[in-house]
Amino acid sequence: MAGIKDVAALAGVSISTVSYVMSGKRSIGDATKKKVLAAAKELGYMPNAQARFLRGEPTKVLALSSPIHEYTDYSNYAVFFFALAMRAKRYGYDILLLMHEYGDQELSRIASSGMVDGILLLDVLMCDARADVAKTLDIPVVAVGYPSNSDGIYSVDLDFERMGREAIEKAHALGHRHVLIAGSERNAYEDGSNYLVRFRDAAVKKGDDLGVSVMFKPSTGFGRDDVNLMLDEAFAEDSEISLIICQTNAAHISNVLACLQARAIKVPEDVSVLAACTYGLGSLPKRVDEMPMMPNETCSRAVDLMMEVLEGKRSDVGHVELLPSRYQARGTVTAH
Amino acid sequence: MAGIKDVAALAGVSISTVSYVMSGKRSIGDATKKKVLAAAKELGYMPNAQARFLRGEPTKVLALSSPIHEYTDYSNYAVFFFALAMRAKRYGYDILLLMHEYGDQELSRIASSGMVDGILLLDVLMCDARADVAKTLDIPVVAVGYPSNSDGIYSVDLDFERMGREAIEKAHALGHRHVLIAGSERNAYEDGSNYLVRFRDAAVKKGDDLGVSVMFKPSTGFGRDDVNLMLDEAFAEDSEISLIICQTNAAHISNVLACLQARAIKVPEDVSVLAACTYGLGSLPKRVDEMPMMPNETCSRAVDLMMEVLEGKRSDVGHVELLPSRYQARGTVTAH
DNA sequence: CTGAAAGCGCTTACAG
DNA sequence: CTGAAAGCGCTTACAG
Repeated sequence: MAGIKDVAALAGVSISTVSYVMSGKRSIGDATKKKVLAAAKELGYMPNAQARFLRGEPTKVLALSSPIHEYTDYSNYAVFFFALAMRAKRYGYDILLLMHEYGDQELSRIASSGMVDGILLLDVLMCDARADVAKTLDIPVVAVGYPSNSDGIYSVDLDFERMGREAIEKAHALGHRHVLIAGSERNAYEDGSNYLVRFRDAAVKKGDDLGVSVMFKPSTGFGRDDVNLMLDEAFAEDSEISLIICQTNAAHISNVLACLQARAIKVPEDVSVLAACTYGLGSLPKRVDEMPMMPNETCSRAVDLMMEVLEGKRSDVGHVELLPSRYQARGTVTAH
Repeated sequence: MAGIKDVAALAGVSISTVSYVMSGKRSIGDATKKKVLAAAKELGYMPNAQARFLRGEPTKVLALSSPIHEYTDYSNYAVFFFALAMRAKRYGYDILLLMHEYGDQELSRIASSGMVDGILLLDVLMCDARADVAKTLDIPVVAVGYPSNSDGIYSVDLDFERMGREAIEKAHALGHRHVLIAGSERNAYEDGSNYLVRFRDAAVKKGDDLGVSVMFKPSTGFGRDDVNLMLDEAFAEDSEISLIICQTNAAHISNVLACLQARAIKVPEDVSVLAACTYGLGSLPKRVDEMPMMPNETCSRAVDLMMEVLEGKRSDVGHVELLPSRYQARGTVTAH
């Protein structure tokens, strides 16, 4: 590949002149400029980014740390992924994908390699080791998610605790006293997946406060059989459940609706159904009330925030931004 | 961030000694080694990757060029994406995500930046500009897909033409003479999306040869209404259709099945249904015969091939590998 | 067993 | 208006 030296030689000028022509940081005689440009074009010259980065210039690359677990839902992931990448693209940034079960060393490695200007965190745990590592790095870290150890990073997330509270407040106002939270797979909670846990715990607590019984059932899977088993257990424990909050996905919710129908339980007459912490429910045959994830909003804001930091407009590490979810009423949650 | 100089200073040795201790490329006295290691640990030293890359060492990063269109199905994408990334990870490679509607300049830019060791292509068009650009680059390009201008790259793909032929051969053998191919959105074909076109054209051609009428209908969308409209048109044009090949996705196929049921058309008694060029149909209520995409197989092979090239084990640019699809019989395609 | 120095491909003060 | 040279942080022949 042609280097700056080749261009300089072909144009018959010094390499610094070539550099200045390319960068435009110095005015160059017209004749010289033309010669250089012609030579550059002829050789297909493009400056080697490595050399520039070595000199401390921004790499225009953001690392995206998104650990993969057995319970990772790919299509789920993709949405956040693309949202971040598209937004970053606007600023001329590319995304370096980091897939690693354990994020810590990986993060240090990438940060000190000098290959990226900043790091984005996805799939944040309640107590996330990556947030601690962040303190030792010399590049900014922005999380889409809100870990409890957030003081070394910037955090952007939906206000899931508020969502949990509001869900139960709404239920209570509508007369529901027995609520079932149909959750994602148990592992996701045990690992401490940030948003699932925050929503659930806030809902349970609000239930205690308001005298609403909130039962939680993680799922063993999203298939019809799994859902049936889960419902059997739930109704056996509490036959008065009148609201099911699904903290899951389209496939699961679709099966919940089908199973209820098979049991001759009408939605919303007998049981109300609310989807929370979800998105991409467009494929559902029946539309359900939803407190959606809004991945585009949080991801866009996370990237914008990263840019503010990189541009030196702010340096308040530990900053947390919690965006409100917009309740989508679609007729599956009614008074009881 | 601590550099090699800091470590050398703290350990009281030369920077070359530090370098050799870190790389292990020279035997170093035990005492010296210990001092260096201690200093490195104390300072949290990690070699700056940029500097190494500048010296021509591999960056251990692969670019992934995956243009985004309006009709891009994110969850679709994610599968290929993750498959490539996971495989690359095995070799210690990370993925630099390139999202760009038009791939050409972007590719040159990245290649000459020196940031990546090779480039992977996804969402390959029938005649893909990126394959032409590849010839001017000094790093290898491997496509998951098979463009017609494949001589400047390495190609790995399923043998979609063979799939198209086999689908019609099978249909013919089972007595079907009127086949409908329910396709993806028209734009995907007009842009020349490689696999869709190859499968369809090979199927149509084989139909001509065998005397099987093969009608093609692109979709206007994957919703129930879209499917109904498409079926109306198709049956109006040819009431004898006895096999529908869906070149689409789970949502669409699910709607096709539902629409047929609504019309009191039994599958497979009245009409057989075959999914082709699909994957992730696990969420379908009814399992259908399938000639699946097998993204893991093609992506894994593509990465393996890239590694063979990077390791200098091969240099037969233009090489094409077409993997066979495995027919999955599930009872929705029967004799007519 | 270890060190001083060249060089990777650029950018940018410093000179002229 | 242009050029010679230092330096970014490493690695590796070349010396000792």
